[in-house]
Amino acid sequence: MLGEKGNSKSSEMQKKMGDFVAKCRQNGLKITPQRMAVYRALLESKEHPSAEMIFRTVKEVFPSVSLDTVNRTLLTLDEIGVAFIVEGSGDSKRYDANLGDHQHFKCVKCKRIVDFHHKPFDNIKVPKSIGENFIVLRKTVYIEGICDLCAKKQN
Amino acid sequence: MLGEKGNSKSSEMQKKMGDFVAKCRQNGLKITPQRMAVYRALLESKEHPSAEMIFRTVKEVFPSVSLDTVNRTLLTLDEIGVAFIVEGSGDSKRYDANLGDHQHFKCVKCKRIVDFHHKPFDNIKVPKSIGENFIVLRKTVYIEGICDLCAKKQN
DNA sequence: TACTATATAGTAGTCTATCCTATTTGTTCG
DNA sequence: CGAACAAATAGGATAGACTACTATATAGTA
Ligand SMILES: [Mn+2]
Ligand SMILES: [Mn+2]
Ligand SMILES: [Zn+2]
Ligand SMILES: [Zn+2]
Repeated sequence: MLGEKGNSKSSEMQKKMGDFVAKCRQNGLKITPQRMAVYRALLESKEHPSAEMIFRTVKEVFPSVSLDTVNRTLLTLDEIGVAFIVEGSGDSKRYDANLGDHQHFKCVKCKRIVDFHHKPFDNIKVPKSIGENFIVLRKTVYIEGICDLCAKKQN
Repeated sequence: MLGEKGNSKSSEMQKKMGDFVAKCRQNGLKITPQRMAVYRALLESKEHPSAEMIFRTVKEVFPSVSLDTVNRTLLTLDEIGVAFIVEGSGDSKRYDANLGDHQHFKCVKCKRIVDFHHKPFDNIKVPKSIGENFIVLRKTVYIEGICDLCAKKQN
């Protein structure tokens, strides 16, 4: 049972890594170990990590990796559409490689980003005034406030 | 005609400044000329300015004002609820003192923030999983992409 | 007017992200 | 395979956006 779960998870990961390789080739990008490691670290994290967080993770396997490479790679992931920068209120960039339908709640105190999925928020219809004049790349419902952990602290 | 428009606009501004003074008193905040100038500058701008933009504007009237004061004041405006930080994808903070129902489109190239108002996007119903566990302070529909001006440049 | 807590100016420091350049490496093609 | 070349990286410098610190100034008040 546990073994099977582990295998299915690992094969799912392998599929995603394979798709990523294909996507890189489509975009004329080289398959470098650093690029792979950054994407894998992002995929495996559930906390919408910053570049610095990814940097620390990748460094464990790749001690000589530079922060610049991590930053550049994360921007590339966004550009080719395999990840995106999570919306927020002016804090440092946070990334997400989960392209499935979902939305985010962000805590203004601890900056934690919590996934949730509310079907009515998928497929937002952009009004004509925007859709006809601008190229829409991303649309979502954004909710921010104070998370349970931070609310407790305040009392 | 022009005179009347000017007067009505100026009296509307005066009302908002009066409300702001009241709000400061409610929150035990002193009425300082710097604080007034920052709030006025934000009210008069339609471009969702950054702290730096506000700083430059306030400096014209108040040459000795410091950037730190502007930053602190803008955060205070957010805290007491007379303004807020516009949502975005990891760029520098941008502020808005327009509390009326509206939403934003942000250009990922030039960082321009465009107001729009689509009634179905007002009064978003927060799902229970969020509303029951977290304190919601702000909720909105966020749209980003490439604006008309930047789209032209690319061709 | 005098007192006190708050706010400010000026500056130093921190954190994030980007730029620069010499070197390395993935990919292509013979 | 084994060059050849363009793309990518490491490491350090630089820039930009806040944030912290501290001595001084000032708004609110009694
Ligand atoms: Mn997510
Ligand atoms: Mn606005
Ligand atoms: Zn929190
Ligand atoms: Zn633009």
